[in-house]
Amino acid sequence: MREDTRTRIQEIALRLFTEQGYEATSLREIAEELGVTKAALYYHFKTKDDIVASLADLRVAEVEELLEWVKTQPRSPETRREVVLRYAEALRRPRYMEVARFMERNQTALRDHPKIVRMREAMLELVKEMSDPDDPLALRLGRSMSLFALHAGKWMPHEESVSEDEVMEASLEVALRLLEP
Amino acid sequence: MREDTRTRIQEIALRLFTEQGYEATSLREIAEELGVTKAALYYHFKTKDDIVASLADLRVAEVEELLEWVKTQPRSPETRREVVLRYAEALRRPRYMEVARFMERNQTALRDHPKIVRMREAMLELVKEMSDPDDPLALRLGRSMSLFALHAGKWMPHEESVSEDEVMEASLEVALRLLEP
DNA sequence: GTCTATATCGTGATAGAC
DNA sequence: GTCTATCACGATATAGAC
Repeated sequence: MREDTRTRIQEIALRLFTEQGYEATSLREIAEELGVTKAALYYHFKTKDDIVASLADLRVAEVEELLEWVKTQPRSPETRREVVLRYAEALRRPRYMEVARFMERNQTALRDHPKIVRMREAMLELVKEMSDPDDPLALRLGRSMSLFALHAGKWMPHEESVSEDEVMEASLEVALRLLEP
Repeated sequence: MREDTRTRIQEIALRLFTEQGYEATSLREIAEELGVTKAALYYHFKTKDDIVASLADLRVAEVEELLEWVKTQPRSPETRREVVLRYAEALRRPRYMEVARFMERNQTALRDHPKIVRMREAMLELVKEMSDPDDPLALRLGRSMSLFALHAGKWMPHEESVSEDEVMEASLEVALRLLEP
C-alpha cells in the first residue's frame, strides 16, 4: 500500500532541508521530486513553515514527555542514566534522528519558528535537570554534552564495516561516561 | 583610529550570519547597519560569497597549520593533548570562536563553498589523526568530540557569575578527559 | 487533488553619475 | 567610495479551471 502524498512531501522536504538547508530548498524542488507542481503542495500544507511544523511535531511531543517525566524524579545518578537511555531509545524510532539532524542543521534559519523554539527550550530544561547548580562547571558541561553525544555518533564519519548498532552502542558509552565526574 | 570599512562589513556580516543565518541575511540588512547602501558593499566585496571567504580565511590557515604540525608528530597521548591545547589557544584569539560558530551554524547553506569545504576536510583529518583505526569505537568517538567540546562551552547556557576563563578551563577539562579511555 | 497562470515581492548584482 | 536607478531572477503564495 502506497504512502499518502502528505507523508511523501514530509520525507522529501526533510531530506532536502537537511542536505541543502531550509532556505536553500524551494517548494519547486520539493514539488519536482514529488512529480507534481508547486501549487499542488499548497493543498497539503498551507505554507512552507507548515511543513517545518509538521516535521517538528514528530519530535517535540517526545522530548516534552521525557522532560515531564524527569521533573517527577529525584536528581540522582540513576535518573540521569535513565534519561540518557530513554533518549537513546527515542532516537532509534523511525525519522526521529533525521528530524533531530534537520533541526540542528537549520537552527539559525528556524530560530523564530514557534515549534523549534519550544523544542530548544525543552532540550535546555532537560539538560538543566541533569545537574545541580553547585556541581563543578566541568561536570555540568560534560552532562550538557551527554545527550548531544548520542546524536554525534550518527554524524561522525566512520568506516562502513561498523554497523549502526555498534555506533549507537559506542555513543551510549560516551554519553554515559560524560554523566560521571 | 577608526576601523576601515572592510573590517566593519566583516564584523556586521559575521554577527548577522550567525544570528539569523547566511541565507536569511540580505546585503541590504548589512548595508543598513553599516549606514550605506547595498551598492556600496560591492566596492569592498565582489559578491556575498566573497564576504564568507574573507571570514573563513580568519580560521582556515590556522587549522591547516595545526594539521600540518600534527602530521609530523607520532600518535601519542602527548601529541593529542598538545593538539587540544593548541586548538584551545587558537580559540582565544579575537573573532576565531565567532567564525567557528558562524561556520558551524551555517554548514548546510555553505556546504559547497570552497573555503568551507577545505575547513571541514581539515577538521576531519585532524580528528582522524587523533585515533588509531584499531582503537575501540567509543574511544574514537569520544576523541572526535574532544575538539568540539571546546566550542561547546561557549554555546551552552550558564550563569553570568561564571567568567569566560572559567568556562574555557572547564571545557578544556572535558576535552582532555574525552581523549582517554 | 492537481493543474495553469499570475500576483507580488525581495534578492544579488551591475551601470554609470558624482 | 558612495550614490541612484535598474535589471533579471526566483521565491512564496493565490485564484480559479478541471
